[in-house]
Amino acid sequence: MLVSPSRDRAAERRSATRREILDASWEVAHEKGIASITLKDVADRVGMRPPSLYSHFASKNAIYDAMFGQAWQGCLDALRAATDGVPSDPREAMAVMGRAYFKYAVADQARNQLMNARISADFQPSPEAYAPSLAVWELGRVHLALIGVTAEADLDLYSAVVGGLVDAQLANDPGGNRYARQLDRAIGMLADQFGL
Amino acid sequence: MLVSPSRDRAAERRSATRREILDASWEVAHEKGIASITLKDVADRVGMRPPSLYSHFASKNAIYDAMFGQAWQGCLDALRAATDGVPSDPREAMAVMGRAYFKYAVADQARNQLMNARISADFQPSPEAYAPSLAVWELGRVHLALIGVTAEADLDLYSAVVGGLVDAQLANDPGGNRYARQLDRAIGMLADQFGL
DNA sequence: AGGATCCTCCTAATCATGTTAGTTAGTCCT
DNA sequence: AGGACTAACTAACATGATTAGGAGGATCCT
Repeated sequence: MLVSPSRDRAAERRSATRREILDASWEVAHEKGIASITLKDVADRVGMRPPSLYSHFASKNAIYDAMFGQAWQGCLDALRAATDGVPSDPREAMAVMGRAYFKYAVADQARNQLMNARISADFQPSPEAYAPSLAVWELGRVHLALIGVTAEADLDLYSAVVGGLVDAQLANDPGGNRYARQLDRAIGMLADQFGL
Repeated sequence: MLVSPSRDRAAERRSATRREILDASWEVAHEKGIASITLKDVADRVGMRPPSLYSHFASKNAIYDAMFGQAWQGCLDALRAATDGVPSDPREAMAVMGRAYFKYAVADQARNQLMNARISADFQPSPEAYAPSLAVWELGRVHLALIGVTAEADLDLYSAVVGGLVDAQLANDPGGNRYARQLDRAIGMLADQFGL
């Protein structure tokens, strides 16, 4: 059975409220930091009581997950754009990006796993493309070479990359341009420095 | 007026309890992660009630601060030892180290500032030692060169370095040997890779 | 010795925050 | 009209950090 027009409208209103909640959450995040968001903050901004948020998200962490989704997608695009045709050094990306991710991921193991799964879906290892001592990650046209091959190092890459993405988002730069600029500059410097 | 012997004994007992509390905190941190420590966990292990911890620390964050102090000192030493005479790439160190710091630093701005102040006391920038495009940090015999000169980048360096230090501590490796090994391996690879 | 003082721990209570239970008013479909 | 669904509400609860206030013992001073 197909979906009726009024059901469509209801779904629209529903997702509009979701969007409103997420917007409010980002506002709070910009003001107090992601880790300091409270449901009261968000609810006040949306004009609701805290428990009402549970009509749209299963938990506070579900809001975090949705925020992560937005940051991840927006910044994936920026990453692709910024590294188009330019060799990039992932370690620099890590340095730029390390901070904010953990403010989000700190809460529990399950959340980390969820994010890692999501990241794995976009980053595929292809070790044969480089020397054996390098783990290589591809993202569309982006090739990320990571020195070190242990699982720990892989996790670090994950963490750092995602961190930067969220960070750029937090910097009031929805398109991820701040990250793109940083990465761009870093790439240029690395190219000069190491003849990449 | 000088301190009496019995006052000495009292002070000893007091700082012994402090140590006990910190040891218990590290135990809990190893088991559940730093972010998941609760005062009840710690108090149970020490054989106290949670409020009693306030006789020795002003707040939960004060415990975190003390833990950070231990990790920082212990791992500074390891960093010095591991990089004795070997050129090191700070970006690799960042990659190795980025994770756990944020689990500690997540809580509030004030805590970050406190830590940054502490780190600044040990890391001194000396930009003239390298090309203008490099920010250079010295720590004893260790020279850390960081691509990128913005304040943001500096903060990233701070964050990453400290992260690794705490991380090594968390890995049940009080001497920081795990970090030392990682750094050592990373340095070797970098040397091979870039002829450093 | 004996009272004053201090220190450490206690119990009880408070506050903040996330979450669940149960209810109600409005909307949509037939 | 009437039943089903939805999104909001209030009330209550669980957990965890913190504060208030007091008891008991060690230490200090005369």
